[in-house]
Amino acid sequence: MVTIKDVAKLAGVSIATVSRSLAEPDKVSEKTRNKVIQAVEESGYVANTLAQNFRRRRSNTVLVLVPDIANPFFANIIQGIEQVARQFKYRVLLGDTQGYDENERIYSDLVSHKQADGIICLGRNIPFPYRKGRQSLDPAWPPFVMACEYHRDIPVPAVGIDNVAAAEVGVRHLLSLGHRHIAYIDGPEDSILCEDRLQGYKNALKSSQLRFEKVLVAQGDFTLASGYRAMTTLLQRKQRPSAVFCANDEIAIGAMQACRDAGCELPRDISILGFDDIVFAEYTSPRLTTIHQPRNEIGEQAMTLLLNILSGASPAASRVILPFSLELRDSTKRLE
Amino acid sequence: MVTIKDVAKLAGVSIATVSRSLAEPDKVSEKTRNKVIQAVEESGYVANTLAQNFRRRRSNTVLVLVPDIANPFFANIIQGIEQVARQFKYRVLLGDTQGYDENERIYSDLVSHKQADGIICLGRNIPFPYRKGRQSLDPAWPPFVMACEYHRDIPVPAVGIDNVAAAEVGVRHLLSLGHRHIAYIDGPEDSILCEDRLQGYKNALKSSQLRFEKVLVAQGDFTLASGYRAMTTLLQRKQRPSAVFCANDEIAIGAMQACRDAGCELPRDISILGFDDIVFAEYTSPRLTTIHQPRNEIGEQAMTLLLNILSGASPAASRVILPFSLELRDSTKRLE
DNA sequence: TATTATGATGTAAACGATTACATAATAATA
DNA sequence: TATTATTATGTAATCGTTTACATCATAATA
Repeated sequence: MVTIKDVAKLAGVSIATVSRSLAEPDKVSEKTRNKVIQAVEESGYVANTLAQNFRRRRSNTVLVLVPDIANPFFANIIQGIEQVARQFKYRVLLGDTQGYDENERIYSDLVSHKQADGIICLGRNIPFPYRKGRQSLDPAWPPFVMACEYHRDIPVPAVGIDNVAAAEVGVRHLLSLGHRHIAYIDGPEDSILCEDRLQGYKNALKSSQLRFEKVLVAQGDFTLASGYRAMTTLLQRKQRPSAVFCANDEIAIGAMQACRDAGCELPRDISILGFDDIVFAEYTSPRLTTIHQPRNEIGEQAMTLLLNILSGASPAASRVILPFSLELRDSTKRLE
Repeated sequence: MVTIKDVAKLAGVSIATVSRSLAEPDKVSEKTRNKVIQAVEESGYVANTLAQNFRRRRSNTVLVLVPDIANPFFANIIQGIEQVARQFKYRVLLGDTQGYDENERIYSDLVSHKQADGIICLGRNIPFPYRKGRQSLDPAWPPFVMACEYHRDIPVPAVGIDNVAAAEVGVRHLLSLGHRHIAYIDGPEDSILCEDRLQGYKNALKSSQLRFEKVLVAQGDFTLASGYRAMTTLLQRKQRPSAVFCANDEIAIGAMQACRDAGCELPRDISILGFDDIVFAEYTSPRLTTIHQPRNEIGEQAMTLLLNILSGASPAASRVILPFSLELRDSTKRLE
């Protein structure tokens, strides 16, 4: 293997000069710089990143913890992260936690082992141990930011949309179509993001002087199957809801299937509203009305935020709130 | 930071002994081993992986090149890879190439830079430069395996199903339902996997003494939108096909939407057959009949294969062929 | 008991870069 | 021109491990 030593010999300079020519070109005279570059090309030298990382004591790698890569929603966020990472010569290490905290722990250990410089967490909990009730960032924690979710008590840097407002806009849309009996299929229990969406749902109901009824809330977990199950349950009630707000598009798509299986015609009998606007939302029948989130941008901003933190710029917590929009399609219909 | 030196001092042994106690416990007496372990715990020592990687000259990391993580098909394969990787203490570096060869190049450079020990390639081309017509593996290439796709000329280690046979089974199913006018919506042009599926389609036709008609083949690119477009084109022909075999499920789902938009009723007017069996296939209306691929296992096997190669076990090329199955659902129907 | 094999430990040299510091060469100033 | 500031380069230490080799203690053998 050709090392910096070989290049130095070939160029007739010291290894220090080679290092400088490559890393800080302006600290070296043009003449030597050219000699070095020439030698690099001639020898086919590529710096050994393992040695560099070791010496510089950082890996130029960020760890992305994903609850489930199979979820297309996350995929787009990862793409955004990747894009920015590539631009800044960072690598993306993937950690699919499959929902297990245990795996989160394993992965976040990578940071203490110096395999990663920081973490972007797409899931809903902080991947480090901390006492319940903690209200501040632990300075011992490695740099990390949350994308989508955030933390109720601890001011973790986070990127996302205003889920309360988004849900409210969505449900108000259903109300504006004349629906009064609106159900909500929730996502996983401990997700703040879902709590917020539930809150938005409640707010909207309140704005129309409607009472919040607990029986109209069914539990899901962001999967297609859970949407199907939850909807099936809702359909068994004596009085069926005329509209259903779903915590994400997959739940919505599962719910639509349940409706069809129960003999409902969509959207005539039931209006369905999703959340996220994944690509598949445009290809359901009827096409799914949903809340659009700027997924790619969420990823980009999260990575940017982490980069800032890594460069020591903004030590303080900060939250980036991005805009959402209601994507009107065919799955919601005026109540006749 | 606590280093191996501190542990050595604390345990009253040399750093070599500490290193050995940790890496090759049986080369050290039980007494010392215990002293060391004790010291490790007491001091909270964790080995600096950056230093280890540097010294051992490998990163324990594999690079996974994905054409598009947003495709749920790939997501499951990645999960399989991850699983095995985690088990063997390997890290997974993600490279979303977004279909650009340029990006593939950038990423595969990571290997020469020692950032990754090997590559798993989910896309359709080899991410290293090579002369066209080459028939053998270049010994200079870093360890890599292909998952899903493979290479026509070069015997690259690969994992996948028998796409010719799978397509043939699928199309024969359509034939058995009485369809004679069967279209095929293809995937990206340079995909071998798609060539194989096309071949299977042709084989099936032949087995029923049907002529292959070029006009019945439409071009797609694995995306929902491409399926929609291709189907729209097919529907404009004077004689519409009564069944369509799609190169993947996303194309199929796009095609279904196009049919509906054109006023067809599914599956009455047109039978649709997909490929891959992504989760969404069960939630379309009608539910999509498709070829099931063991995605997770493909990922697992690919990682296992790479691990073998990395350990120097099987230097030769090998292909792992996994079983597929026809998943009968509701989108294909007997021709009336 | 003297000698030899075996096993456990220590010493010190790598690995390939970065970088603080010293020094030499050049430019700017008096 | 002599002196000082500035810039360019080189020397050598350093990062935290692993590991070849030397050494020492102990067990096995003659």
